[in-house]
Amino acid sequence: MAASALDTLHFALDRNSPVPLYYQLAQQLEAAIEHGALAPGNLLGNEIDLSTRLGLSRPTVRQAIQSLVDKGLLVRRRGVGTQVVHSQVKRPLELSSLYDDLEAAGQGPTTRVVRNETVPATADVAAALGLAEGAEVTLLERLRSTHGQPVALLCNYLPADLLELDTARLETTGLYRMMRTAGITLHSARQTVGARSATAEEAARLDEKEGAALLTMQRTAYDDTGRAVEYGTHIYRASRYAFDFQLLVRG
Amino acid sequence: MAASALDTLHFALDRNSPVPLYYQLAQQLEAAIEHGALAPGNLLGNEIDLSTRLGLSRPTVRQAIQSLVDKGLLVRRRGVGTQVVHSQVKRPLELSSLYDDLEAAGQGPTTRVVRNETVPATADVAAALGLAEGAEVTLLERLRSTHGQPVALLCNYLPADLLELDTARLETTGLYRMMRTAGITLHSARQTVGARSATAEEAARLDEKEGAALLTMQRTAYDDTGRAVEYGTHIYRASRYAFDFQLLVRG
DNA sequence: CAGTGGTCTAGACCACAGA
DNA sequence: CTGTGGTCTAGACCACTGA
Repeated sequence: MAASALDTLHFALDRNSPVPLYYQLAQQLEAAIEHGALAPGNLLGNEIDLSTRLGLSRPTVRQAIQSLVDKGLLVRRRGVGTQVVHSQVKRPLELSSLYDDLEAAGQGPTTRVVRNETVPATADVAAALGLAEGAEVTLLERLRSTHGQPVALLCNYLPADLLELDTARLETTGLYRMMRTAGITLHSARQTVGARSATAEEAARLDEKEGAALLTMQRTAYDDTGRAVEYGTHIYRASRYAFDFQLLVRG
Repeated sequence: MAASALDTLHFALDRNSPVPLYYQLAQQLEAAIEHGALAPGNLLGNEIDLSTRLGLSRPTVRQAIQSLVDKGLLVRRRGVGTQVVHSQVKRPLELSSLYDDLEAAGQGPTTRVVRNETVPATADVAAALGLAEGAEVTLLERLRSTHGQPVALLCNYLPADLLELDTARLETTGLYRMMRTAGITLHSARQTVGARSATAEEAARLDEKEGAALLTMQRTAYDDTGRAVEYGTHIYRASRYAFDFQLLVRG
């Protein structure tokens, strides 16, 4: 048996907790990696030993390890072992570009709701949301700023019966957070990211010069039943914003 | 027992195949969803019945189903069952923006290698690749076009000892495909996507006007050991290109 | 060759959803 | 209440890696 950096580590598993055992183990392994108890390149030691030492079955231990492999923290090699990824990437970004919350991380953003009303769906909006043309949709237009400077103009459409959108709450929290609170589970989103030059009107609203480069994003988001729950057209000042994200290659 | 759309379907499992059983099942389920034998909203029937009917154990069937849940094709609900996602999104895009191959899908792209040489790493390149400043890196500069029109200017840096980059082959295939052929397994990448206005020189090389909006992308890619294997700075003509991708929300 | 992860089995009990 | 997926066990054999 090879030596393992795990030998000296202690894991506290609570069988009475409602939290699944594999999840408890995964969290504690992740924490150990995070604060350096498990350094990049360290071998974890084989799964059989680990399971007997923890008093768990091998499939349970495997499930914990697999979840960290999926997150990109560990690598398994048949005939070799499982090691901590040797990486500069400290903590993988979540799919943050999906969330309005992204800017909340650090900047203290403010949101001004410009429009919040019910309108009939135009053809493109109806197509994106899978509704009939003319069906009622909520039109939401917001201007988001940080440090008193506008950053983005967000235009969103939602099925009118989906959710009640309180303007005051929208100015203090993100749209996605409100949807989650209302019991809507986001599942996937399709995005197109491009760029173009600002029109005179856009430039005025974003405090840019006409012709300045803008980053554009169109997105349709789906809940876990596959129903389209949101369609948005966003424009960002390229001078103040960029999308930053991490991709994991599918096994 | 509830009726299931699966009852009439036939699955051919070959136990002598080197392909894992769960994978064979997953592929055939995916095919059935794809060509409509399993329509959105259809219930799959419970896992126990399915496993006895197929002559597999329940964990094996679960593994097959789970892989499709991870892909976003199926949804599981405790107490309800597993159903095909009710979605407009036909086939989720792969993380295509990671691959040079993306443009190969449809457009018949051409690549001209502008530079392909070994240079000492500047500070920013060294930092991105985790090398010492001044270490040897391969500098690769390519101009990619479709239909005779330039689309993107791709500038990449790789550790010099990683791979031999044959200029002729680079003009007929993607960089990532060459890396994969050389036994390098891509694992993750960190990207930043932004926009800015074209400088006079960039405009000339991309056949745009000075000040035109450009889409920019910086990327560092890592292999499965976490070693940085590529750093790139790409610029795209926004009038001819946009990133299109699908996000799955982490469970 | 020995050691590793990859796959698979045949059960078990639980938590939650819906009638 | 019944039926579902969620979790867990204690084994087994195989394929691949590296010495």
